[in-house]
Amino acid sequence: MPTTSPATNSTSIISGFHALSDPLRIQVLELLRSRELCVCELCEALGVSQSKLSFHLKTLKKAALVRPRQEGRWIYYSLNLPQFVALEQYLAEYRAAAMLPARPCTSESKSIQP
Amino acid sequence: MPTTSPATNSTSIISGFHALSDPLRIQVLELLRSRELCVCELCEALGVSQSKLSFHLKTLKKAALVRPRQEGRWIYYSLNLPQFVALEQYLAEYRAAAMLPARPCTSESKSIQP
DNA sequence: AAAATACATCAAGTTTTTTTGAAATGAAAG
DNA sequence: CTTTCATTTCAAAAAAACTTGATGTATTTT
Repeated sequence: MPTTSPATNSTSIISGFHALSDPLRIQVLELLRSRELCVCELCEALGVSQSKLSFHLKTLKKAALVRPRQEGRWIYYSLNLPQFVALEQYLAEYRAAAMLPARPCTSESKSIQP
Repeated sequence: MPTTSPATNSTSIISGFHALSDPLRIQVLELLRSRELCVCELCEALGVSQSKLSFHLKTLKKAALVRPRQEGRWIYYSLNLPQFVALEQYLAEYRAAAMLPARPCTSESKSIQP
């Protein structure tokens, strides 16, 4: 798995947003928001099968939103905050764009007069 | 509502992120970043069929990321910035998360097999 | 070494999303 | 009123995402 660098291209942005677009994955992230958790703790907290959780953790991992840390036979997952910041900054660009002047209206416009 | 966990309205958050998770929809949003555009302008700029674009505009619309404005027989789409801000703020809540050390996992095989 | 534990992965289904082309809607022009 | 143009909607097919149960891989315990 490639290193967890913040999103710099749109592929990484898109996979980040995709990972955020599922209710179970959001629940996982919100649990990890308070602290690092191992898979069995997440399973128990969410009441889902281990295999199902593993599938979703994999997509969160590929999206670089979480990262695993092995300790003995447990694997602890935690948030990868730089990726959250990257997504946040991507969204912030839209807000910034709104403050730029609008492109002037060209008179070859198709619009009709009242 | 003093302490709300993130995603007070998680349906709207999730549908927002879902709308952002497709390359064509991202391209649409980035085009709209500079100015309002009608469907045929977007079609031409992106080289996709009208019906395909219409499908994706519908999901952006349902996610409240864009809004339509009818003018004669054209429909102009523009960004709905408040929703971008809402998503941005949702992500910002993670940045504030304090990373606490893991507590050893004491679970005794409670994995669920439905 | 064998059994148990924590987790990942696989393959087979199921569901959801997306694409496609055709038909419908609705405003404006002739 | 009929045609044209911009767009949406529909239904069927295709593709992608998700679920499930079983199996595989380390790691620890006995």
